[in-house]
Amino acid sequence: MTTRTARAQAPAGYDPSQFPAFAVTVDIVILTMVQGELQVLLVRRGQAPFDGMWAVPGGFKLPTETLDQAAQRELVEETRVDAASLLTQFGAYGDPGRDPRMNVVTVAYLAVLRDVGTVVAGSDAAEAALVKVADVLDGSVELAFDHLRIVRDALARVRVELEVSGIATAFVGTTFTLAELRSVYEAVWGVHLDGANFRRSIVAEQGWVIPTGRHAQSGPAGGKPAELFRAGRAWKHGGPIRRPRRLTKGK
Amino acid sequence: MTTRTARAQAPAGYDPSQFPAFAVTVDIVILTMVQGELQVLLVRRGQAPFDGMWAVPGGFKLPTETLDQAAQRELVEETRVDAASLLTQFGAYGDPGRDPRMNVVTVAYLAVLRDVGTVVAGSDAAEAALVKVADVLDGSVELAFDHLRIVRDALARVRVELEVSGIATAFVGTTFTLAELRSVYEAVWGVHLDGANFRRSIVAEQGWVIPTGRHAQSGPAGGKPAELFRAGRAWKHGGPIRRPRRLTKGK
DNA sequence: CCCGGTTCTGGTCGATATGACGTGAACTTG
DNA sequence: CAAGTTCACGTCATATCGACCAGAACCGGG
Repeated sequence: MTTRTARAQAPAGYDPSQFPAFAVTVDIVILTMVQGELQVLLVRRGQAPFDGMWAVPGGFKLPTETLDQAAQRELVEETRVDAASLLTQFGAYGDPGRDPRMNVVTVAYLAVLRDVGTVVAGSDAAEAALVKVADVLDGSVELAFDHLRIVRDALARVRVELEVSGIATAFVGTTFTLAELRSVYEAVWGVHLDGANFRRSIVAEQGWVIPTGRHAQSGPAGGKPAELFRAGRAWKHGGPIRRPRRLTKGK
Repeated sequence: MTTRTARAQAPAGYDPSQFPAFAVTVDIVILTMVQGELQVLLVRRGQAPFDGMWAVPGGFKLPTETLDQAAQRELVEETRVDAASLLTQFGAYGDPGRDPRMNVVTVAYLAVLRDVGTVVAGSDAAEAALVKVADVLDGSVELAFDHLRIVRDALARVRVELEVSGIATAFVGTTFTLAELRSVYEAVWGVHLDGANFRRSIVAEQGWVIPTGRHAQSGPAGGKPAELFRAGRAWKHGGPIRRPRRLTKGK
């Protein structure tokens, strides 16, 4: 096929009136934790294509807003939750034919929320539900468009995000025990973590968790009451990624 | 301002004929290393806006190609270099007014090349040049649009890429000494690395470098001839990111 | 040809980080 | 109050990391 619909070399010389038109959308992979299970908020489509199928919530970007603002707006519309800092852009998707009706490029965001369940009802979407991420990955729940790939990429992103930032605290409440926080890591990474070592590592990390003086109540099985922490603010960054650690350092 | 030009809630109910039209472009931050200096390939704009200013090369995405393919095509047009695996998408930019003429969302890619200098001449751009990244960051060279931000984000990305992948080998030749490779890390991270420790770490990393039997010639100052390596293939990944290491592991 | 200068490469050593595990404290239920 | 559970803290062996040293292998000049 011949390219150059609009002098595909740009921007050093092109006709602004002559370019392929796209719709730009933002899609938000909203992750939450329900009883140790990682879940994703999906909406059911009410029209073709992919009528009746589940999809990641999203919507058009407006010319008057930034991508971040568009994602923010969609998040609020979907969950009534207003928390700018936890939105992380992680990819753009524009394969031809990904939407059979028109040319769409979508910019995908990751949002991590606690207990989004109560808030789903307030959505203005026709139908919204929390679905186990595992069911999406193994194909039990089929997603519209290329949303399976998007969810997969979101999951990959949150996995590294857990390690390099304190984003895990977004999964839990404003105060939480280290056992709760640990269960987030265990669910997302699919591993078992030693409680004592986990405590050592997390507390050593600067700005991730801050001890409140208070203690939680014991669970139904008893046990020593756990210390309550609140989130540090070491996980609000704007751009792509950071963390230039060293491979091996000299003098 | 009122939103909802096209029922901004989508995709659970919208009119496909009624949405804001955008141009979608791909911009490529092409980094290379010239005598220990990190440089970026820029093109000079030949028209308004930002006439005469430097910009990151890029161009329109076509409806018939993927974003990766568009980036690939632009890279070839700009440098005649064909190497798919070293293109990494790292961000999307769509602030209103970033292009005063129309609504443009750009998807930014990072490309790392060796010795792009000889190849710049073959570009079909009006004027292309390698510019020190430092000069861009400190404002000595002003960039058009929001390209300064894009270059900054690209640099942040390549910094972490160096650590988690063997991408550093893309900066050097097909065979290289560890001193050459080390100078890449030192330039990008802005630090001094101990040669002996660097060797230990790099060689321990699986699939990053592979020893050829051969040895390089000594430099003008003499010295023991360095062993020659070639790149392993541990740095071709598609999606966003990977690497779920653990914070602290249990049994 | 020897010698000082240079670079590469292998090794040592102490500090720190990590994984495994033990023990007492504090709370539950019966 | 006894038994069971969870949390908090400490210990210990091992692995990794940063600093550094010394020998090997090359250069140039005397």
